[in-house]
Order: sequence, then C-alpha cells, then structure tokens
Amino acid sequence: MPLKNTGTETLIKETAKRLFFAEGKLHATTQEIADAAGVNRTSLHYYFRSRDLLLEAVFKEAMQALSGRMNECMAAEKPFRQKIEDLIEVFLKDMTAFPYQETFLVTEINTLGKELIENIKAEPINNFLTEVKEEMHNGTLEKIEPIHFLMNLFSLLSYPLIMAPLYRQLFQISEKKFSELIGQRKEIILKMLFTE
Amino acid sequence: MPLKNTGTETLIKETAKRLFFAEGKLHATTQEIADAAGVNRTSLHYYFRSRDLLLEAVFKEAMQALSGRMNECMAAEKPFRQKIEDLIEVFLKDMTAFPYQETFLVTEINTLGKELIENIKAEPINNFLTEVKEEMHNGTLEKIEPIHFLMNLFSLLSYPLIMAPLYRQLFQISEKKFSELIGQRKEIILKMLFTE
DNA sequence: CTTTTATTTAACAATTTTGTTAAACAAAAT
DNA sequence: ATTTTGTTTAACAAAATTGTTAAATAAAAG
Repeated sequence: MPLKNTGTETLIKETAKRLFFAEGKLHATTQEIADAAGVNRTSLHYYFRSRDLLLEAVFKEAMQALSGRMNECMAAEKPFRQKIEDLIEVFLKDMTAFPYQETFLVTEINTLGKELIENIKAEPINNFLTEVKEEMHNGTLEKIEPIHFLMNLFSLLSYPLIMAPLYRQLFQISEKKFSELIGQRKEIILKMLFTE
Repeated sequence: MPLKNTGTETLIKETAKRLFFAEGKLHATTQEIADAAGVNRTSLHYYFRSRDLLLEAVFKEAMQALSGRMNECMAAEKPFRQKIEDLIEVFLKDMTAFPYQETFLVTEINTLGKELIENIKAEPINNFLTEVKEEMHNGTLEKIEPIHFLMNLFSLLSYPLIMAPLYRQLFQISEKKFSELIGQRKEIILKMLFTE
C-alpha cells in the first residue's frame, strides 16, 4: 500500500493544536483551521471525517505526550528533589508552548465526553504521592496532605502562563520582561516547595 | 416611565453567568442560555440586542464586581497579613462559585477585544506591590520580585479550582473530599507565602 | 373601560458552519 | 503510456445559529 504521505494530515493536526492550545481559540471553525494550515477545508474532512474527530485526535495525542513525559519524570530512578526539578522543566516547557491545553481539557469534558479523562492512568500519580509522603516523614517537605503538594506544584507552574495576557496588562510589563519572570519561576517554586 | 421590571433581564444575565463562568460552557448558544433561563430566545435579543452584547454585559459586571472587592481588600487600613487573609477569602469564594471567569477572560480577549482588560486599573495593584516590597524589607516575606509574590498567591488560589474535574479523576477523590481539601487551602497558602 | 406601554412570543429570514459528492489532479505501479 | 490509487479541490446540500418582524399578551395610566 503506497502512502504518498504529503504531510497534510500532520500539518492540519499541528495547526489545530496551535490554535487550540497555544492561541486559546477554543472554538476555531474548520474554515479557520484550514486557512491557518493553508489547505482546503475538505482536506480536513478527508483526513479526520469531522471536526469533532479532529479535535479528539489532537487532544488524545497531546495529553498522551504530556502525561508520558510526566510519568517518565516521576518514575525515574533519581533523588526526589531531582525528580521535582525535572517535572518543573518538562511542565514549564509544555505550558510555555501550549498554555491552554489543560484548561481546554477541563472545559471540554462536557462536550467531548468523560472518556478523555477516564483513561488517564492514576497509578503513576499514586506511586508518586506515596513518595511525597515519605519525603514529608524525612522532613524534606512540610507535613501536609500530599495532594496539596502536587496541586501547589502544578498551580505555581501553570497559572502564570495561562494568565499571561492579563498579567502583562495588570502589572504593566513587556513581553520580554514577562519571559524573564517566567525564567525565574523554577527557582522560586523550588524555594516555596522545600523547607530548607 | 413605568418599568414593569419582571426580572427577566437579570434572570438571563445570571443564567449566562452561571453557564459561562460556573459550568465552563464558553460557547453556549443563545438557545441554550434561553432554555436554561426558561425564557424565549427572543427575550434575550429584546434585552441585549445580540449575543455579543449579552456576553459583554455579563463580563463587565462580573469583572467589575470582583476587582472592586479585591481593591477593597488591598486598600484597606489593616496589617499586611490581614489583607492577604482577606484576599484569600474573597478570591476563594469567587473562584468556588465561578472558577472559569478569568480563564474565560483570557481566552476571549481575541474575540471580545482588548478594551475589556484595558480598563482594568493598574493603580491599586501597583500600590499593593509597593507594600509587598516593604514587607520583604521587613523580612516578613522572602525577598523576590514582588510580582512573583502576587502570581504565587493567585496561582495557589485559582488553579486547583479550575482543574477540579481533572483532579478528582487523577487523585481518585470524591466531591466531598475535594471540598475538604479546598477548605484547607487558606492555611496551606498562608504557610507557603510567609516566612515564619 | 380604553389606551398606552412594556414584555413575551411565534414565524420568518439571513448567516454561519458543517458535512457530502463528484470531479480534477498527481504520483506510483503495472 | 495507461491504469490505479491516494490526494486535493470546487460545488452543492444540510444543519445549526443568530437576528428580525410583527402579532399577542398583560400590566399600568388616563
């Protein structure tokens, strides 16, 4: 079976990903996606049958990629602190490129159906939570419900990037200055999470 | 001029607010809004002329209310720590009722135009940032760029509530257990923000 | 009681968005 | 060179969504 593979399929998928997750245009039409990709709108149906299926494809791929990288960090044979540093870097990189990915997931659960989050495996997270608990016994971390530790980590990483457009206005800072601030986040977050 | 004032206008506005900000249905149609409010769709046009104008009305009102309450906290004649506690309570209450409000703002800036965030006054925030700086000199707070302090505060408050549906799945916890966790956030956040 | 005015509704029209069909095109296989 | 197969496109159809008009309803004013 000779596939010509003109790259159009991935082009459409990557373009949709950019519009949805990077630019936050959650209700981009098929026409807008096709235009941004520079292809005819019919190609979109040729490869994905419908708008919803394109959306699903983009979504599953992105979530799988991210949760894969995160699980890799969490399950690695490294000291706890190193794992956290890895997680911060992976997550920060992803959130910088695609700040609206998780927001999108959460607000689209109604539309797309819960199967999207149902097949997110809870096991790697649970193992990691156990490890967090151990660190609390060691005194490396404040003794709180381990879930709070993870929520704190994700919050400190994600929220500033989601709110970037608002913060630039609110704090009257340039795009450059904002990037600088984000560059400082890793150290700030580490200091907040670990009791020195 | 005798206004009958049947309450329909506010009913529509409150219903739209609920759908948009509480349930996260950012692209609810006029029909869905009308149905949820139990009125004819034409009433929606009668009071607001178009979908966009309804959206704008809902938006401006919500943002004004929230920023008003926040400015009140920040400008109050109270000790710094008390102000932060007030802010946490105000914000936590608002985010619990309407978790998607800020997300909505940020992702709709493209569509609704930047005038929505342009008339958010930066002054109260700037005054407060100065105060934060003073606290850092006093040693009450870790010495970092003051903007980080505020980003940390807002992140720790908002993100867990935005991600609630995802977290309940990821951490395998009930709605009740999740509410309990949120109830513990104030103390957790205070501990993280202040160097004891 | 009648008139006026605000509100609500049904019916219709216009626009936008999605989806389908069939034809045109281009590269590989025979 | 011709056939086959995969890809792209234009034209068309269907559905969903918004917006308008005019009639029906009901409450207040005269």
